[in-house]
Amino acid sequence: MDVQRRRARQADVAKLAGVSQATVSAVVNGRGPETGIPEQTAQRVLEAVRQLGYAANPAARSLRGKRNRLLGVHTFESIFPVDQLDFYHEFLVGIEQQAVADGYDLVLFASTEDLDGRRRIYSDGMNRLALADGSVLLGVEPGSTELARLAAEGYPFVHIGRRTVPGTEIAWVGADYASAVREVVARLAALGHRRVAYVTGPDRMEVFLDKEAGYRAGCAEAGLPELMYVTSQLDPAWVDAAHAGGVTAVLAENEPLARQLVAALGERGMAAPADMSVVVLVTMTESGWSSLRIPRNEMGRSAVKTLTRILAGSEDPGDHRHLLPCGLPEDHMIGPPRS
Amino acid sequence: MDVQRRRARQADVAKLAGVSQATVSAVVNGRGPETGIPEQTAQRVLEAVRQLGYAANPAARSLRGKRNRLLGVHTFESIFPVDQLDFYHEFLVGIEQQAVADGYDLVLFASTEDLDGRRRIYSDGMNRLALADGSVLLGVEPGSTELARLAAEGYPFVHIGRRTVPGTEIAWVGADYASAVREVVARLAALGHRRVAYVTGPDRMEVFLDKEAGYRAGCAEAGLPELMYVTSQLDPAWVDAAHAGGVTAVLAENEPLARQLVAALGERGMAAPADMSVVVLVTMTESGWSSLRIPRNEMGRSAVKTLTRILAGSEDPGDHRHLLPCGLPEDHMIGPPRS
DNA sequence: TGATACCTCTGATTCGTATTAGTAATACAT
DNA sequence: ATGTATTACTAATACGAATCAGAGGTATCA
Repeated sequence: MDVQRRRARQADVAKLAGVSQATVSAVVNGRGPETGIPEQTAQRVLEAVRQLGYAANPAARSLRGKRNRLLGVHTFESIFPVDQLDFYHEFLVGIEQQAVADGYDLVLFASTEDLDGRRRIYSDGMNRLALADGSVLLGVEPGSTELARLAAEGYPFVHIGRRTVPGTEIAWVGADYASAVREVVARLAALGHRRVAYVTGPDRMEVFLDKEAGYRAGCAEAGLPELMYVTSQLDPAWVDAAHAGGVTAVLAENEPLARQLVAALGERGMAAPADMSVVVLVTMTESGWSSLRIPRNEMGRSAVKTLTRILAGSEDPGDHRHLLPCGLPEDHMIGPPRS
Repeated sequence: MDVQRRRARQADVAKLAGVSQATVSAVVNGRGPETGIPEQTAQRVLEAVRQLGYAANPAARSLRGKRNRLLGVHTFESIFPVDQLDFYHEFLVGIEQQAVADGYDLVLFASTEDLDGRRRIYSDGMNRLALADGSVLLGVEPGSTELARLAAEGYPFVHIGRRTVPGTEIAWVGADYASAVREVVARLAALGHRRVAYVTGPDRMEVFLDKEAGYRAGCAEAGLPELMYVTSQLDPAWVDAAHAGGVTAVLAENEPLARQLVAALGERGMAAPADMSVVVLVTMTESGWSSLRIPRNEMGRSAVKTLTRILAGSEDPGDHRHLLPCGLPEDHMIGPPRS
């Protein structure tokens, strides 16, 4: 037996079986007796395959078939950041599950990270994503020029998180923040809260707008005033004003703001939820907060499903947008207003 | 602007830049001014690349025998299994970090899963791994035929976990279980334990052998008797015998065995660590056990580093084997023997 | 002026597979 | 005998990128 033999090709199998390479191709691709290859020949070929340990070269196969069966996963931050471990992980779980189901492999784009830890789609003008048949885009990307360009090139991708880019029809899978936040406000109102404040950062991306819209809708439905506080750093003095103004519940857009809020409450001898109900809309990790449950796994799966639909030729943009329902917060830090 | 244009090839770039495909190939492969292509032409080509969003087709490159800067990650189980979430995740974090550092993208092989949830390297006669320049193999694979075949074909890979396959020199990165377990035994002995039992499953893979060897070495050094109990299901009655025989500490190879042990202790009105110190060697998740800390992140990094070294042409097998130190268990369930 | 070297680029070929068009051989009908 | 179908294959080609052996052109020198 040769110790150092290179991988067997169909041509080698063909020679051993005394047929042509085309016949080998036909046999190994399962086009058996029903498509003109008699049982006997097929067996002879398969025996040769076994003897030589033949395994198809996926590169050649892909090349021939135009598609790689590779789906890209591009994150605008590090895929497995330590501080956001659970956050991205669940998306990936969903993405992987669906990829398995659909028979795709995944490419995690890691090579595109520049020195400040950001990841760009177009690094030195090259679109590395093009390596995959299509990609799922994940994470917070403030600008939209890269997305616009990607869309303009006709590259198939699905963005996780609702996203609108003027002039292009972007495929996305989003969480239905608006409904969820509206529902949270309704719940608080039902508990008796009459003044529910909303603290959010200055960012104007779709995710933030959606939550804000939900808050406004909830307030309108329950007849509550809109009490928005837009800041990237919660001023402890705001708590005094809010408290004095009769605010008994606060929705904090993110965890840092919520932490600052709870700290400020603590400094003033108050606690959540006794003195103030606190709901965080988005947390990076499982935690003791009352927060929305973002359907990350489902979003990951749905993104891949949408992508495969696009790759299969689906042209209907309406079919490329999906809002998935959020789970509502548990009651750790929600209670009735102090009477 | 074309809405539906296919992926750009070098031929398209060539036409746009007014050069030949061969020239495009030369430029995009970095053979710049020093190898006969003047700055001006290179710029023209790169501009066309940029305009068309060109990225090399990895299948074509592979076929031609070139590198794709893709590293594969093959797991023998689902990469993100729900019940072992943290276990694999840390490896991946390390793998990704090193991939970023070295400028590689990662391919998670998900397409190779068969119906019973196992993943095979050679699925339906095709070695999909060949798409990547090399791969990191992860997870428990009982047989070694696939590994042997992969090695025989000269495919570059690094196995996470020490692995020996007769007749081939496999590259691996392992945890130094032997030293760690020896050290644990030494510690227990220092606390006054004179009879330390070892409960392990019937499996004979390297990881298990290493721990066993460490146990034996630790016992020998401390002058303790070897008290091995090999079972896949701990018989509660064993606890009576052990207790009667003066056993005051037990090393359990895995978490199920440890759980069974603690349950049996509980049924008998005993508790850990008061009545019996319990050390679990390997846990799937962070937990309240006293268990070894497997340097998963470091192992992931090291595996990628080793792989890149192999890809760079390193031939020295000694350079392809690395044992990384384990962290020793914390003292949750370890105490001095009941006097 | 012719020879030589060098620079810049191109045509043709290759990798392994899937597929298409087609060939040779036999069977059957007219 | 001639034409048509069927069976059982094969030769040739395309996929996209890399590479090799030059082809033209210009510069330099004798």
